[in-house]
Amino acid sequence: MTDVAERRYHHGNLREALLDRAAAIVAERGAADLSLREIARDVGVSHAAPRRHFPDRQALLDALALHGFERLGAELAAAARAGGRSAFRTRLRRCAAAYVRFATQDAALLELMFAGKHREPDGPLHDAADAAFATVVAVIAAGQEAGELRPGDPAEAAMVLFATLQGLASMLTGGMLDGTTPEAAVRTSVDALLDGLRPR
Amino acid sequence: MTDVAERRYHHGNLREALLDRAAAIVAERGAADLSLREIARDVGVSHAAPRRHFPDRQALLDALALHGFERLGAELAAAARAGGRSAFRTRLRRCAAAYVRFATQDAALLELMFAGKHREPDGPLHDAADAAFATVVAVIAAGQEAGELRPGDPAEAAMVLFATLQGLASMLTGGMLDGTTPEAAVRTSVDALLDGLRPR
DNA sequence: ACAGCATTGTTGTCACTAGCTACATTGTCG
DNA sequence: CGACAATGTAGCTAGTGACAACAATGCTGT
Repeated sequence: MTDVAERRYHHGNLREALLDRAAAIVAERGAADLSLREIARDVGVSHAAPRRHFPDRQALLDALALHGFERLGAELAAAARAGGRSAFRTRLRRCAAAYVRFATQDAALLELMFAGKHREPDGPLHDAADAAFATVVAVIAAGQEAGELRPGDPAEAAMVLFATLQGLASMLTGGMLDGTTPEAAVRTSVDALLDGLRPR
Repeated sequence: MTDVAERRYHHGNLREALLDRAAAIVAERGAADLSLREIARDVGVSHAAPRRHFPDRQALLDALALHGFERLGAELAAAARAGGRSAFRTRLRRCAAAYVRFATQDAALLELMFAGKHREPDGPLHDAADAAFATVVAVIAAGQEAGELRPGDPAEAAMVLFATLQGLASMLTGGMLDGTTPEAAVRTSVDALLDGLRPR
């Protein structure tokens, strides 16, 4: 079945094939030893072929990051949708769990997504990031309107929430929380954020 | 003055010189393009000389990470000491600010410290990390005894705190919080964590 | 139908890196 | 003072990213 595709001079879908293979390698071995030549070999193409689609290594990494934001946005949106009629705390936990799941399962990809972002404040990566997080910000805004959260800028509360989840994911992938399950850690963190560490 | 040292066959302090130069390079350009040969050139030694002190690139990175934990621990301890007689909230803010300062000023080093950690659960890096965080855990325990925090495992509260600070630092270095100063972000986060996002 | 052209591959090369082995120099200790 | 361990050097291999020149392919306008 693939014989035909592999034989002809034009691959037909090289860009996608390169991205797929690159994503797999990043997922298993991290972005550091991602080699353009290795990907080209795996896909069955000459070492310089990727150049037509990605002028340099960074361009490929950027494309991976962009795709990552799209996937993350979709998963966060799905989590927000799924808990649409639940209590606010439940919805928020669901979103938080979705984020931490993504961040731990695809830790190297997430690192890539964050690493590339700080270069251009107005690039497509920034827009993609904003879009990805938008649904969760909306959940927070809804919580404020329902009186479940203190009123204020939803972006500020979202900042604290994402910071916590991002750090939690860091610690999980770093092996610093081997004693607990990710689910328990997420629950503890979200509850601590909502209720506060002080006695009420 | 350095003429003598540079001329003789034995460098005299090559290991330290290599670490210093490596730390500087990591700080300015990140750990990714740290080249043993470049460091050797900069220090004025042949390209294979570092091998006597660091068998491979990773060994040098590990040494850098270890040194980083020692510095971080010292700064956290200093922050905890400085606010010794202040109100609990003030002491905690001070520690938080110290951590975020370290994490943002030496972002690449911190990444290195966390990245290397998940390989050996009982290695020297783990011990160094525990030691670095110990003083802040002690501050939290003191807060619990003083009734400023809900009673419980101080390590659990510390987990949420460090997760938040770690994530905050990520977002700051990622350029996602350009609108606010680091100090303001730290204050907002610590207060949110103590008081909770819910109305009281 | 087909000539011309942009696209998308290929091969070849350069400069660089990490890691290795063999060898040279130095300081130290018996 | 001679042997030896520590520490440095030179040279090699294999792999990489970037680039340039060239070849195959398929599309497009006449």
